[in-house]
Amino acid sequence: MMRVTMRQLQVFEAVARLRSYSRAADEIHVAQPTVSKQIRLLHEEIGLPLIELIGKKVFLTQAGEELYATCSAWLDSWGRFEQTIADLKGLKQGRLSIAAVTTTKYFMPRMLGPFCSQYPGIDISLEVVNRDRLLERMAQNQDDLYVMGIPPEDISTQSEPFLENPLVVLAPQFHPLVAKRNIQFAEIAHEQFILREHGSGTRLAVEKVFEERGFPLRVKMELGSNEAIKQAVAGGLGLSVLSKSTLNLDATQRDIAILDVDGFPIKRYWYLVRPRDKQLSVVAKTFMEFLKQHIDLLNPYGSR
Amino acid sequence: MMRVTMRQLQVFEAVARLRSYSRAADEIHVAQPTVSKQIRLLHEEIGLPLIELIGKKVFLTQAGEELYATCSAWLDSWGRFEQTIADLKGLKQGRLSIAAVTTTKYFMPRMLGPFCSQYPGIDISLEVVNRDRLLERMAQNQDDLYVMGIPPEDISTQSEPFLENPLVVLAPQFHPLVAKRNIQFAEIAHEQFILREHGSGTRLAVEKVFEERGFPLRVKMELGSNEAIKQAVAGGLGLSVLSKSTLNLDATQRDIAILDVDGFPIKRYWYLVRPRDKQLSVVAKTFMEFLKQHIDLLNPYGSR
DNA sequence: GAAAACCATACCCTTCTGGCTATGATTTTG
DNA sequence: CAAAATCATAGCCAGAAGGGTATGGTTTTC
Repeated sequence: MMRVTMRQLQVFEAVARLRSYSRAADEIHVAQPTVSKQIRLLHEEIGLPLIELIGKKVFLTQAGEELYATCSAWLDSWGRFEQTIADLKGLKQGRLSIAAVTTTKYFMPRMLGPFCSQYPGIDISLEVVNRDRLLERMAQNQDDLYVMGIPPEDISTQSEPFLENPLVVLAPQFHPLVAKRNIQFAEIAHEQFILREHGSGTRLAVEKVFEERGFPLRVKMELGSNEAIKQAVAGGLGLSVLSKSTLNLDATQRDIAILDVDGFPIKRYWYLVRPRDKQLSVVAKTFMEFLKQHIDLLNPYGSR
Repeated sequence: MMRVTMRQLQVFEAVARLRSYSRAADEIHVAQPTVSKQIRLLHEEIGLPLIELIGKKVFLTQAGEELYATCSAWLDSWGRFEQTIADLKGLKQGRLSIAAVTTTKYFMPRMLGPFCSQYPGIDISLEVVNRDRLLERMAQNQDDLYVMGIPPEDISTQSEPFLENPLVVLAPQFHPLVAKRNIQFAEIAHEQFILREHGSGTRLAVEKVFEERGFPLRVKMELGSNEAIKQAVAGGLGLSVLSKSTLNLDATQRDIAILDVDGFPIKRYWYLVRPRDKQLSVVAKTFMEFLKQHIDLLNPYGSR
């Protein structure tokens, strides 16, 4: 590439447009000889005259016309680029890509809603995937933020809790313990449980509690879906422990109930996770701020 | 405009394309830290990160994608521009605009033909206009070259003769002098003449000769067209003096003849004229060279 | 014809660019 | 786990780039 500088093109464009060196100099706020010099340099660099002075009138040669067209187009597209950048900075535009584990689908949409309406120019994509898929996406840096219940140990990530995620004991509506308060842990320990598969965050937490209390965990059934588990519980197949998020909050669940067991709800949190050295986009930063400010309003459990 | 340099964009483009700093450094033939620095400068200038390094992998942020698109397009259009310039220099492309006085229409086309075929990429425009119109065009710098019989006195032009332009005396085919050789000037001086209007170059030259010889010029008829004059001469209305160019060379003119008068043909030339400080385009220069080299072949009078 | 406008040239100066080497931290690879 | 690859940082330097003033020659304008 020739050693042409942007400044030279900018000066040339002004001269070509205004058909005058001195007016161009005025417009750019430099002295007239500076303009002369830039044009001369440009002309030497390109190897063809670009401008003709007949009398004192400025004419463009054919090469000059070509260059004028080229750099007008360039200035134009650079202008659009600058505008885009300004928009990105000003949040008038942008994309926010979030990947979240399946269970979050019960509340994430409601948290995104207000953010959407506050920044209508921002496109949001929420990928709801299982934990493994999410870790894959994170490894490939496919999203801005990740939401999960148990942040990876991996030191190459950083995470912070942003929302409570209590685990509650679920029983069928007509289970004998439903009406009882302050149920002892031992009272449910011998029950059959329906739980998510090994490796699931919830399962992990339940196993830990049983171990701490010194009871064996009797898993009658492993199901891959929270909805299926709720159906199973409702059908009287056993008890379960699930994130409270999975319960429909508005339409009170009619066929299953939460047991008031000692040690429950297990206090857990939802975490915002991101690669350690990933510098967040302005949009992502803003979203995190937004969450912190609105969490009280949004926190369905209100107990912050 | 931000203080972004082309070099920075070039480096960025390479990094974005190759997804690697060190490979980009190789491609551009600089050390790797140089690339790091350029990217850092760009990033500081724009105010948003453009590149993300997750592990050692290069990812583009949204702003980075925008910039990549922008400067890819730019490099592309600059490449086309450079190609155009190269073509112009190499005469693979270009425009040659010539304005010439009316009489040249008898020979200019034949001179342009061979040039056209040698440089097929060059578009040629030949404007055939009267002298006044031609001077106007010259004042407005509308063409590359101008052809006329009498270059303007104006010092702001330069001109050079390139082709003979003999003025000959024409008589009707059956005029008594047609057969005679070495006719004395006095023998035709009393004849009636049919000439172009005042201000025409030919008219000027004729008047001058008559004055030098001390004879009054008797103009019977003024006509604005060479063709009309030839018709008038053929019709026996009088003699005339015209550029030999106006006679059809191939189909020998049957109804008018050239008289072999003392002092004729008046030696005149066709001139290539251009504004003094106009720098000729490569195409125009080449055309002038071409004319000089081919003039012997082209010169219909062969008497160079 | 005088004044004003316009561009070119010469010369000088400051700042910024682009580039290098050396070195260190981290990641990836073998 | 050691070696290789990859990028960041720091510090240094030469030269390019950008800009200014002074001045002079033309052209245009009044």
